[in-house]
Amino acid sequence: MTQISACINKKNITIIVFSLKLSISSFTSTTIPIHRHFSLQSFQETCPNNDQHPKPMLKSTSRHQQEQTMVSLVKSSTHKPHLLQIQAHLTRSSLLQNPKFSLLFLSSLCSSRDLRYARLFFSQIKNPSSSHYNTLIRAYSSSNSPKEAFFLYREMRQKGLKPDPISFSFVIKSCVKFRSVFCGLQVHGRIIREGFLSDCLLLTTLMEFYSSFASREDACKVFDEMSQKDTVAWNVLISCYLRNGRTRDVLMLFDKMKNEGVCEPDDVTCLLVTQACANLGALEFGEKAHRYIKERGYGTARNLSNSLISMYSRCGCLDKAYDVFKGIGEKNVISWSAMISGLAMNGFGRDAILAFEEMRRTGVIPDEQTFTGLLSACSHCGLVDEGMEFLNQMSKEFGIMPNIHHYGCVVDLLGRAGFLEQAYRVIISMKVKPDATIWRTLLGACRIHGHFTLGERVIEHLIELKAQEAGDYVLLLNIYSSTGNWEKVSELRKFLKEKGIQTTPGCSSIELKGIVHEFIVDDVSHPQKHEIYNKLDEINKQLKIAGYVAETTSELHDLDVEEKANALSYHSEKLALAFGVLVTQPGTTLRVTKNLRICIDCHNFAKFLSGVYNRQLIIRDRTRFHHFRDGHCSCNDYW
DNA sequence: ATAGGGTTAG
Repeated sequence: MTQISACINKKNITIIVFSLKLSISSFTSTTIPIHRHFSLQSFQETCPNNDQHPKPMLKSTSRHQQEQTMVSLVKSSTHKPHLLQIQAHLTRSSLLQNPKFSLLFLSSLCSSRDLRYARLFFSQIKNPSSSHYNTLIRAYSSSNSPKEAFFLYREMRQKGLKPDPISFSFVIKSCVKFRSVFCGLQVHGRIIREGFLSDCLLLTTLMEFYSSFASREDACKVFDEMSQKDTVAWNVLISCYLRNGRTRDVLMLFDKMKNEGVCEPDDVTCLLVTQACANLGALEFGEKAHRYIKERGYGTARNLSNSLISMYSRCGCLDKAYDVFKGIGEKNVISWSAMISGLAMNGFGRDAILAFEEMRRTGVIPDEQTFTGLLSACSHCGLVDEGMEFLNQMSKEFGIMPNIHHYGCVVDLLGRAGFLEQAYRVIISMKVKPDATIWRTLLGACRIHGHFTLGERVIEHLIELKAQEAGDYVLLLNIYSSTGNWEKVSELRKFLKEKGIQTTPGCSSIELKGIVHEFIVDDVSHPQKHEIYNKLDEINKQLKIAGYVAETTSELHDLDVEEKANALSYHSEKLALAFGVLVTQPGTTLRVTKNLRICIDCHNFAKFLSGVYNRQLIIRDRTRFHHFRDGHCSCNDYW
């Protein structure tokens, strides 16, 4: 073994000698001595160039043996110069005219990763068979020029050659890769005409095709028409629902799989389900999935554990996330990054930094996403100096160039801390093109600090990107109203009304005993509305005694609400919290999920509520968690 | 002696 590897760096010819020895030795019994000085030359001498005349028995056996040697030689070669030499030899012995041999050689060329040469060789084959086409199609489908696979497919069909189901599946995969629905649809039509609709694997590929183009309905249709569904088909269906935002249905499908018992959920299913729970913040269901994972014996699978860390973190359940993390035998960069991000999004920035240092001590190398977690930890806790230091460190020490997410965290960090112009300069001077999200982050910071001239500039950038959304105008509206710019407020309102721009209503939900209760601004739809509003009045009185002052200049989530003070007292998160206080035992932790950012006033309200009513409150909004306890927030009041 | 398919962690 060492002998062979020692020769790899020498001339190619040496490598051939060794490969030959290797392949011959695997074909001959150990009692037959192997030539000591066997080389390409001596090999060529023993290979007859002319096989027009019938050979005596003995000769043909040796020829057969030589061909066998060539087969194993070609099979074991992926090194291009090496293959070129073999090709020269094969051409001389006219072995390449044999379709089987040319196919074998073509596949070796394909695995040598030089597809251009493989293609050149292919074009020299006189009558390429469908097998030849299939081999090349397969190679192109996983290359960085997947479109070639489709061209080859078309070419072979024009020649009247028929692709088999496996080749169809490669062609579909290529269409996914070069993002052409049109080509994929054509191929699907062909698959129907060829009658390959009972092939479960091929249909699964088709589902994946539709799923990747967000045509959930088409993917479902393919699934429904499958005569035999296996677990992978279910998984593709589930991943399709997950990708297209139908997260609730993922949970339903998981239950369905379990109940039907035909296709038991496997580790991949569990992975998808934990992701769905993370997206929904569905802690109870997540715990159920976790139990199932343990039951099925997947408890030690690291990818599942990593996903569970993220799930528990995103449900605001950091202790459980940490339990899973502790249980991982060998933590990799993904485990660490998941834990760091989990700490970050729950407001434990200092701990996230400590975790990072611990990770470094154990010798795990951080990557891009580790730094995303780390920088978001800094931005959520207002650690400006630390954050800027990490931004420096990542490229200098680890050679990781900051991407848009890293810059996004830095803009958030600087912006929240009030360094608005500096944040603006970061966006302008960064090497990547600013996207709508990063502008929106800055807009959020302008809202916090009531900086309307910069806010207007940011809106211009968003308009330039054709990415301006109703929510952006609402932010600007709030900037105007918080700075008392009432003229601009009515001007903007008029503009929005004229353009018919609809805003997303703020919506908060609270899960109690497995039932999700949803509230919107000034909600009157809940059956217990009277009790809820009474409770809210009572809470307001109590909090006022403790020193809470409603911030009347703040947040208008709904454009149609004209009376600010009124709307403020009935923001959806307040309703959800009041409902929680109303129906749970004192001391119970309340978990509220909000679709937009929590406003300053509600944040303040929650802080007082946690102290006065002695409740732990966990509010998850669009960007992060806010843990309230004893009148404080985990993010150190930092906005 | 002939290539070879589908889902999947932060």
